[in-house]
Amino acid sequence: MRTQQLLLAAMERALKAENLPPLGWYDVMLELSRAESGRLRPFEIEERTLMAQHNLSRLLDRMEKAELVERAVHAEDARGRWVILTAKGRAMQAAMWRVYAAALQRHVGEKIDDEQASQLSDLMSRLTRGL
Amino acid sequence: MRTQQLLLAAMERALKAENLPPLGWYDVMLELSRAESGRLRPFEIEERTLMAQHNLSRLLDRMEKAELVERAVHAEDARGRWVILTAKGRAMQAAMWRVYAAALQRHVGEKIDDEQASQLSDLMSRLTRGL
DNA sequence: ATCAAATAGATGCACTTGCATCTAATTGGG
DNA sequence: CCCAATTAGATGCAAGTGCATCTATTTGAT
Repeated sequence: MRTQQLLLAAMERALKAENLPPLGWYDVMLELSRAESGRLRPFEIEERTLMAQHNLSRLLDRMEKAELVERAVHAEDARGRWVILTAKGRAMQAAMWRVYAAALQRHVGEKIDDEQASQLSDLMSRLTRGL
Repeated sequence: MRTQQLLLAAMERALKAENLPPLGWYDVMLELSRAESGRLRPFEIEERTLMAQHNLSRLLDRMEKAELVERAVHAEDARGRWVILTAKGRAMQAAMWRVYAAALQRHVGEKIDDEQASQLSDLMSRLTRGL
């Protein structure tokens, strides 16, 4: 818990120092850019990021205001919406990744080697089993 | 990050299901009970729990209102305060521990063995180095 | 075909957190 | 000894989160 808290804080600090938005924004943009069509429905982002529905809804409000994503109506399911990454969003994602990747390298990559990383990954998946 | 998020959420859920306060309250009470004199100054709790100063200040407000801690003036340093665990606080700490320990057992103890736990602990301290 | 139940997403309200700043007290350099 | 710098802690305000609820739409059992 402590290690995670410290590492996460270090990442957020790195981003903030460059006047970039918090990691949560990156997570959303990453998922959108990973999607074949470059767009996802809110509930799909929800599943992938573990964000709560109402929090995502509001994060999307902010991201939309910042013009990083757009919301569009969904033809097949009129309850739903598409969330679409804009060009500005892609640029922001890239800008964040530069900083984020460097911080990951410094705080993780340089501290454990590949074998330790896979040990860690194994332990984490054990702990996650059933959650 | 994900594993931590899921585990923490599981712990908080367990507490909430028993109408107990969040883990942060437990952390404060644990540190207080660990202190020889049964009391600490806010900044000491701050160091031990990694909580931000203003957040702790407000958490103490809430805990004081719930009569789990008391604040008293500090004789040697008039800027400071003592935070003292009340009897009610000790009882609450014990009540939370029952639930917390059970959740830890279920979500951690049953999922990894002692060797894996010490591997994990080793990895975490590597990652924390310098933070 | 119909209507209750389920699903997608938004929103009002209370609570928590972050940030900056404030007051009061202490410390340390000259 | 004095005053600037530092430290302890509190607090006003803005932003984010949790919770419950709401609307709109879709689904599925009859």
